Amino acid sequence: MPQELSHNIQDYLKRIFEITRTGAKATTSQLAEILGISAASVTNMLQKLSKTTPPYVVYKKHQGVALTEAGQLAALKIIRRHRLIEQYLVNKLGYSWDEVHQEAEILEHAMSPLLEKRMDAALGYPEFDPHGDPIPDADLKMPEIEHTSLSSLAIGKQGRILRVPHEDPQVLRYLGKCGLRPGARVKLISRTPYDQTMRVKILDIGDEAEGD
Amino acid sequence: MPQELSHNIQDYLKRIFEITRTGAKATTSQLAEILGISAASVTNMLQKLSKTTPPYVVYKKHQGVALTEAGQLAALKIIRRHRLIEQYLVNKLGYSWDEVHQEAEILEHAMSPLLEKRMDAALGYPEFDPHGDPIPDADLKMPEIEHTSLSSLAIGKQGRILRVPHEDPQVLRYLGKCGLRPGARVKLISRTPYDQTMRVKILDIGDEAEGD
DNA sequence: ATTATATTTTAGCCTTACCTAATTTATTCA
DNA sequence: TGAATAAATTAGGTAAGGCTAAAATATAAT
Repeated sequence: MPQELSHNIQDYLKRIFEITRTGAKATTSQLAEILGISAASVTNMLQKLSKTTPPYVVYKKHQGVALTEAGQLAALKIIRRHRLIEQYLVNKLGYSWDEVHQEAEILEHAMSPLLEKRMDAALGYPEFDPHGDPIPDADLKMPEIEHTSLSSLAIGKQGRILRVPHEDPQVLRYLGKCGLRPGARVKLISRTPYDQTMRVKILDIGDEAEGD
Repeated sequence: MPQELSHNIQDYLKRIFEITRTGAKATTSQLAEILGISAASVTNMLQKLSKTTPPYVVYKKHQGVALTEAGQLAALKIIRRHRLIEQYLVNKLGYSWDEVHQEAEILEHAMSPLLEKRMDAALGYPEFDPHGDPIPDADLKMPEIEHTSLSSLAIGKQGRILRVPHEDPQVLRYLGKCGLRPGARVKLISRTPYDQTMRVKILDIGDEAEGD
């Protein structure tokens, strides 16, 4: 089925891609949770996606799901569009970084190849979106960049924020207000062992923080 | 049903609006033709749209269909988005006027109120789209402008092109190449009586012609 | 090892919006 | 006016992609 994938299927593939980024398989209930639908519906779709030619996922009952090569390409295509749109909205239409996810979630499915090209060019072929997430290039290659997670940084050490991979507007508004955006230099002050709460000092706010 | 209207319904309403602009009712077969679906499907939808609360259309068997107040507002809302998008694509992303209709046809359904506001502002609150079609303002009022149709112009008289209400890319490319765009001054040379063919002289090409 | 709990899957059903085929209603023409 | 044609409607069906409830399978806890 090398036809055009439905919006729904694109969303499934994108979410599976995100969940499996760490290597683990995606479970039915994770997908149901994220997509906001019932587990039964997810099972149905996974069965369907594993029986197409070529299949988009590898799926065995009760064992979670992973993307095939074809599934990954389809996911990267939609992720590229999503992130380009986010970058465009912030750079060209004055959106703040907490407003763009929901918007992109819808626009990504309405984006033609031509529009993708034009936006990409208008932005100067960006490598990262407003949250620091890498934007796959036109050939769907992800820009690589060395990094550590804040949670694995040693106490007292410094670092520069590269990526703030959140979708929730509330969280993003809060972090943005604190100055915790890509580009900021921070120093890890302390970490509590029983939960993951960290205390961080903003040393340098990076480029600039625009309104909310 | 003051819920969000489906994409499909928005398309129906938009098309009915366009067809009934002259005052005549829209027929089942006109809609089927324009929407590219069967007449039976149109009948189904018209029945449905006439039975909502509030109804969106006035429909009586075998007598065509017209929009109610609610239907007109819904149609204007989507037409505003369509035309804003067309204007945006031409002005901000380097599209030519023959490329924008199809693109807008899809994007209009993915446009949030916020995006609408931002694009409108970015364009400086335009009153007309690249084809000279009026863009309803934020309160859905259509800009009015005095005009005559070329077909009712007397032979030898001059006029300035205000509007070229075509969708077909081929037609638009041809007309654009001839210089027949909004802003151009023309003189009507001759008209054949048996068909509507006219011969026109371009006196002044107006602002400027970009793209191909 | 058994029971309890949580997760998945199956089965059967709903809605939207389309289809074709058959029927009904209008319109036109001799 | 009655037959021929055109247009519209009804009837019945399909495909997506959801749903709930019930059944099956895994996982965890005593």
